[in-house]
Amino acid sequence: MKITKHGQRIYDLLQESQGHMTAEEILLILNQQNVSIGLATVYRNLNSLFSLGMINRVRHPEMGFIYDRNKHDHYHFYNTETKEFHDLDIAYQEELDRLVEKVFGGKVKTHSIIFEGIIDEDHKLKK
Amino acid sequence: MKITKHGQRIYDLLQESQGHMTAEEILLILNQQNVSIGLATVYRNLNSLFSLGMINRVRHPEMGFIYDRNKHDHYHFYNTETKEFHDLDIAYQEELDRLVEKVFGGKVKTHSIIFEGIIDEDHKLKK
DNA sequence: CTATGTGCAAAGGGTTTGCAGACAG
DNA sequence: CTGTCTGCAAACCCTTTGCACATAG
Repeated sequence: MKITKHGQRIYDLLQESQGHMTAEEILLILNQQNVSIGLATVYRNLNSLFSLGMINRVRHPEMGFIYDRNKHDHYHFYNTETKEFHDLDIAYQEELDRLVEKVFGGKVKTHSIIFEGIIDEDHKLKK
Repeated sequence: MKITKHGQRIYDLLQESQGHMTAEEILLILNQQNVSIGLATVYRNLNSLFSLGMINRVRHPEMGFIYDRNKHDHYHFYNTETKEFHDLDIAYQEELDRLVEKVFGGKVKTHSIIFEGIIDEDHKLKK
């Protein structure tokens, strides 16, 4: 599996973006950039990139997939008011994996945490 | 919103079940018990129970919703080999919520963790 | 009788797939 | 020329909704 021209463009988009994008959002941006591309191709490329481990994919608690530049393991905050995702700058809690292995057995590859709540007005203003 | 006869039955099913069920699985079991019910009704009742906070709902990383008896906050282990969900008997890590609030601001209502990995043969045998 | 719950089938949202044409090597 | 990538539309899966009928109080 190789990265195509469109794949590279989508990858770059995700790297530059601050946040997390759905396939639709990526399509929209590409269209704004006068790139002629279809939604199916966006999905196909996102899936390739994901299979290659070059990007991340998270499930929105209510909708479909959210794609995410792959800056390793990090956690997400889901604002239940605005339904927006945010990255959290919190260290990966490696010890949780070890704990689960001890208690439950098996080999833990990774874990994902999604925090849910709302953001302070204060915090919003600071952004 | 009140619980209907079917709702009660579905709730009971989830309480008795060891694992986690999809709407389809619940439908299947009910049909085996000669309960005449449609998938739409299963969903409607699951949604009511969920709104009432009587059961939990988790997104399968790859599929739709998984419904879960609501024994409060607990974490899940997703076996990537068998694609099965398991409950984890690990204490809710309250301090993570506080940490996020401190670092990120806002009010954290809850968080969910899904561990991914595989289970030891040893552990499987023990079951 | 009135309000709510139900089954069925149709619609809906998000994602994938089949196919013929476009493109790259 | 051969194989891969693409766009489009159709198909797909899971979930929700509309509607007429059934049921409960």
